[in-house]
Amino acid sequence: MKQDKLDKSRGKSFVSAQQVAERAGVSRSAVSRTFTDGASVAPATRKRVLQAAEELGYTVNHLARGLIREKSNIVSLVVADINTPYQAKMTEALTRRLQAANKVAMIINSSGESTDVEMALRQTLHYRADATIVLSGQPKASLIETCLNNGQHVILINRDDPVPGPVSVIVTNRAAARQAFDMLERAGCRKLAVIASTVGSASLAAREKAFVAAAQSANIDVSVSRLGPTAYASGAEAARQVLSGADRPDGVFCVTDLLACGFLDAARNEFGIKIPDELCVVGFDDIEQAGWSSYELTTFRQPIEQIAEHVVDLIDHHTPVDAIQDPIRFQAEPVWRKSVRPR
Amino acid sequence: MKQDKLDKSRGKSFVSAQQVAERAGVSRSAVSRTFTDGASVAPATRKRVLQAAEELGYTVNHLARGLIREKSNIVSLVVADINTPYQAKMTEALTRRLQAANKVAMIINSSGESTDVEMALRQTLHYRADATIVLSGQPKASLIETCLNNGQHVILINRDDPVPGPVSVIVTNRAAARQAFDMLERAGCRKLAVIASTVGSASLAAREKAFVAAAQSANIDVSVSRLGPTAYASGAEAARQVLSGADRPDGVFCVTDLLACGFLDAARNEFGIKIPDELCVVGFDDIEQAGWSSYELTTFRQPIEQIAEHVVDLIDHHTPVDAIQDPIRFQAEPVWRKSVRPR
DNA sequence: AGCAGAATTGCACAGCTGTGCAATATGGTC
DNA sequence: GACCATATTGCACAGCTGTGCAATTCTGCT
Repeated sequence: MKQDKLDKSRGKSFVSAQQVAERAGVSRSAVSRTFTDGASVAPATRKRVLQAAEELGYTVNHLARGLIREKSNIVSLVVADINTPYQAKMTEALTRRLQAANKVAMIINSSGESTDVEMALRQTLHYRADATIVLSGQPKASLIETCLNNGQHVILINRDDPVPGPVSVIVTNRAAARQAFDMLERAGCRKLAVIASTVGSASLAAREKAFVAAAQSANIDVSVSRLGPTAYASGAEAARQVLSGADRPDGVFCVTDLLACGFLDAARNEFGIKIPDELCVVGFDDIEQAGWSSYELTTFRQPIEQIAEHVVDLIDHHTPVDAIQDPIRFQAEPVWRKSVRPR
Repeated sequence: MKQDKLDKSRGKSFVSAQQVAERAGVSRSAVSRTFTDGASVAPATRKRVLQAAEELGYTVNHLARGLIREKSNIVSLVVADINTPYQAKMTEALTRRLQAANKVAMIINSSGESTDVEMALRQTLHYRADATIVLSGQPKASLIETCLNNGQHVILINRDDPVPGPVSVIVTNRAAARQAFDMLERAGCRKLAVIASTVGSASLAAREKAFVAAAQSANIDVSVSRLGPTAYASGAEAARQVLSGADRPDGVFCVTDLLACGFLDAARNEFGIKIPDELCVVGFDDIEQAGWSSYELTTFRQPIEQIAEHVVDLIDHHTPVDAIQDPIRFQAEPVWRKSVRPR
């Protein structure tokens, strides 16, 4: 019996609806309808079809289905640096929820050469993805336009650069940066620094600007460091530059937890500085490591699950693209740990 | 001009080869051939087609192409816990390389309910993926069999359970675990512990077993702790249990860097233990955090890039499934940092 | 010019499905 | 049993592409 089954199907190509129909003694339409929600099939026929399908190992060919329905159920995810804690978390949430909504995520790694990325993003179009979610990276505006022109849903996450055209944008609130300043100011810090990055996406730049603006309007001294990408090493390097000078800051805002971890480590292990007694540090994102007991970083949590839920909702209901004008905003809430002195 | 272009295409459905053919004044076949490698088209025709395609924003429909060629160029990636540093790194490497090989990765999150996973894995079949790469999780053997029966390439990474049938398996060498024992033994440790996890995949179990075996055959005392999943918190919890007893171990092997980080933090911050003076710790994976200056963890590096390269190669050349019998093995090399005393 | 050989082109079919439409079967009611 | 409404089924077409085959055009040579 099993041997029989193997001989027939092992290594062979896929089974088509035609074959199932023949085995079940019905028309191919009946098979198609059995696997189509809301189609009209007699219970008896349905049962026979399912039985035959089971025996043959039939699976609806979504390539063909997508072709005729003009809806592939594929959603492509453009993401750079998946191995970064924040991006990984977001990717996990999105894929999980897409999957629950009966969609499937196609992942486009935008870390490599820009021409590679361009080619990869084109895959989005090739496979007629229903939507494209851009997590990061700087894909050419022209490509995004192409996606839009082909009637694709494009959703940008955490890129609040003012893109013209009907693009749904979702940004994390920059009020958080002002709140970060408040934290440090109330903790008694009087000389501040903000650690940003050179490849900064617009949303990182926004955090930086908002923090600086808040400090200046309160007449508190603030310096800005931008070296390297948004990574642990950059944070450590920044600490070396900022802390080796004569007048050290006593409060630091890192636009990313990853930078903050690097900064903290260098500050403590290379300069012997006590946190938070001599220096307060605030991060952003609330990645897992921020909660590790070597860091206990006070930071801001992005509501990743909410964002993911909303995005998938957006795709599912496929609200007409032109309707959405304003970016949808989510609040980042503070997470108090031990890298900032309590009042 | 631009306005014109927008009016024609914005929000409309995709352009077909037929339309391009009409605009270029050639047959549809010519269009198809223009976008097919190695097909015969006159340079002049080709140029006209490309021009027309550009103007209309034409893109080959890979759903249709996959349908007729019986090769979708889709590779599905089954992965649990993408937000885990090791998995994220592997995912990054694989997607990058697949992309470079002109394939596209479809990601299947196997964290959720097992029925969800089953449904998701079925997507692999729906979309006629050329291959399925299983990074982790315990997908039912029956599903893997289904993939195989439909002529799919299945590649298991780091699951050295002896799966019957023609499955290409890639495992990281368990000799590393013995080497870990050697490190600790030479550092003078005489009472060992190994920290594993309850959900242990077969490859984690292998590390644990090999370490214990090595210790026992050297007549050195060794205890085993398994609590919770392979995560930071489990490592910390294990430290609390192991270190609160009367006779503490002086050498610990954590089957995962994540466990090791948790263990280290708890040992130092909750028990005030000096590393490596009073206690030596060895990890596995060489995740990024292992190199952070708060940890400086001595560990074993999995050759992720090599593995990814090999896997993609395997898929690209599509060696006949039945040919491969033995799992391909890669060496994990030790990375010396500061959590183990030098000899 | 004439001719052979090569290069190019168009036709038509195949690959697998969803669905409108007409035909048929089913069920209920008088 | 006749009739009507409804549920089910099969036919045939559409959706977009790749490719074998035959027909056509082009190239080079005598």
